[in-house]
Amino acid sequence: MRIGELAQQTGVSTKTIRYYEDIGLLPPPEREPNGYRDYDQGALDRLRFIRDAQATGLTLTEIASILDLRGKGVATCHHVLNLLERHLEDLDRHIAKLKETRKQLVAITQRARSLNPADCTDPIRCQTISLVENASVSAKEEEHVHAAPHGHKDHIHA
Amino acid sequence: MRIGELAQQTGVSTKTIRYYEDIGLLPPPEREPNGYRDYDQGALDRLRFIRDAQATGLTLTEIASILDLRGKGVATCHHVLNLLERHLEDLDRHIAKLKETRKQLVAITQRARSLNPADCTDPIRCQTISLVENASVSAKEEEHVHAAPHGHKDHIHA
DNA sequence: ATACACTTTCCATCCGACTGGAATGTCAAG
DNA sequence: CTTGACATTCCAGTCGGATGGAAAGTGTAT
Repeated sequence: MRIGELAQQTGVSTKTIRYYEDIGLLPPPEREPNGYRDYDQGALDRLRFIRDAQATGLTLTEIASILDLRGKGVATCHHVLNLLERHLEDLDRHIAKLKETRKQLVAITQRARSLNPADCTDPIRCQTISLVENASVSAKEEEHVHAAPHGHKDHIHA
Repeated sequence: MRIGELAQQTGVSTKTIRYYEDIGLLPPPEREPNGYRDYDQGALDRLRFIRDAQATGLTLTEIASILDLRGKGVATCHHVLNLLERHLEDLDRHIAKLKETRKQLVAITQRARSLNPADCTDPIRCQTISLVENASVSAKEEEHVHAAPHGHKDHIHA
């Protein structure tokens, strides 16, 4: 299978596929005589796994450290297990947090929708704003999950 | 309240707080006579809301468009409602996806843990790998959620 | 006075994850 | 034999979201 087909089947752009290869996340595939990349089922599976894993918040580096283990033995098994276990904990916290904030957002939208639209003609101040602000007031005192929604290291606590 | 205290109370670094002000996400607070920022409860609430909203996957720009509406009237109410509703849908898909992949990861870790650790001495190939690969094989044919785990635009479908 | 923690501004830098674009090559269809 | 879709490499740019660090001011405690 060529890169374009792989891209289609996974929903990952060809650019990104080559990028994953560059950073060692996908192994260099065979090449057709013309030099075109020739992927097999394994690549398809692997790429899908990458996408799924990424969707749970693992960084590409972490995913690489799961997938990129050939020839490293026991220590790395432990490493991977620990990685996965830590990540599962993060994931659970993250899901919980999402659900909770989801509730907040539902409350906001419902209250916003229940407003008489005619009341929302104040050119100065959209009512929805205060709903948001009120909702935020009631969301206080949380542990600040370190399961980053995705991003860049933990937030430094000043 | 000074910036350091705000940072502590929210778990957001002082750097980041100033950055949020720069990009218009936090309104410029009052200043003490000495020029130090002086935050009130509102800032605390708002910053917490930002954090929560961000944790649900809203970008700072989207959050700004929710919070940054003063003086824009009806159209913007609709805009915000639509934004929130779209986001709720994304959020639900995202949560579902996370749970599903969570299951996969649990399966992987459990199978990995059940392996005889002694079997994991193969210096060539850590068994966990194949578990990962197998798991990924069984995760096929999914709609590729466009609720980005967080980042950077939708994945181009090549 | 001096040390020290905290604050200010300003500007540069980083990071992860892509994305764009130029220049070039391959190949099947018209 | 050119057109068009697809492929290649390579390098630079973007974007979101911060972070680092210098130089300078503030405030309190000793």
